[in-house]
Amino acid sequence: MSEGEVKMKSAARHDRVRQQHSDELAEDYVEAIADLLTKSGQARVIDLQGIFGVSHVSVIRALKRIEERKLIHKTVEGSWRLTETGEAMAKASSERHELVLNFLQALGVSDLQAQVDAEGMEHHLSSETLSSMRRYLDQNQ
Amino acid sequence: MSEGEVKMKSAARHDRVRQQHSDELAEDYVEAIADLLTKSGQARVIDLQGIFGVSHVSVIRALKRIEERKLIHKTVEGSWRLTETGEAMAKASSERHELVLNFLQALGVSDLQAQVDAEGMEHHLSSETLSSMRRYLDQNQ
DNA sequence: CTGTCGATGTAGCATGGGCTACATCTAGAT
DNA sequence: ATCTAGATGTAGCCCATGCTACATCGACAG
Ligand SMILES: [Mn+2]
Ligand SMILES: [Mn+2]
Ligand SMILES: [Mn+2]
Ligand SMILES: [Mn+2]
Repeated sequence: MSEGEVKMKSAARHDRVRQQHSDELAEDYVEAIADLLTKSGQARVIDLQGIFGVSHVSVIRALKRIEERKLIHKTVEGSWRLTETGEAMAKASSERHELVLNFLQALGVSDLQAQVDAEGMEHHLSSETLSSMRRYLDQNQ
Repeated sequence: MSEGEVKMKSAARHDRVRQQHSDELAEDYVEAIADLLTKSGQARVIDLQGIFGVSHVSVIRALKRIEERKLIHKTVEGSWRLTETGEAMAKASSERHELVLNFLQALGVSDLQAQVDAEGMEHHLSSETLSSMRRYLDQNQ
């Protein structure tokens, strides 16, 4: 492997991380919205403000960007809903989140710390790594 | 645990992820600089441009921000060096990177994919999770 | 009814981190 | 000696994501 090839791979790696970061907010938002809808039937700005710990302004603008990506839309009553695409992303995100959380716990990480670490990690895992985590969980009950 | 406490923890979790993201660039840069210095004795803008796959302008500005954090400084010959703090961060980052990479490989992830996933994950792991990974590696040789 | 307050929205600002285009400077080739 | 190309730096733009301050609007208490 030449010097040039090594550099290429390194650049591609960092490129992928930047892409993951630009997807991260949408993934967390649709997951949170799905969760709110299940638990309380509505997902309002103020609920999301509480979940993410940012100002209501930041929430509103994030929602607008995510709406432009056709993942969510606002009902006349003022609650937010998921489109079909959004629903699919929410389901995938939340299953992935759950898997990562369970994996960390199975590895021996405390519940609280596993929850914290999963929140950041989850956006950087390939399907191959997720499969390996699933396999580990299966092999350890 | 009350509704409010759950919200608080969720907000704190996301807060931590945002903090990790704001540290991420510095961690990767000092690691890359240390690596370049070891391998070739110099760390120039163009080397980092190749590693991260961004324009030289982005590299220059990143370096300036990291310099303001007293992690690096520029020599008269135009190469970049690490301060003591930077050296410490580079050492910690690179050990952590290596650990995460080895852990993923031990878990059964292919070398190439492990390298990609480690690049993003590494910045989101608590010392508790890193310890669990070390333990796993020890128990599996 | 009216006043107040909570939720939402807008205006305007900052910072981080991307980019292209253009300027400069130096070293090496001719 | 001069010309050129590579490395570096600057100017100025973009977008995402945070913020405060201010405006609106609707529901409910009095
Ligand atoms: Mn997350
Ligand atoms: Mn990340
Ligand atoms: Mn790294
Ligand atoms: Mn990294």
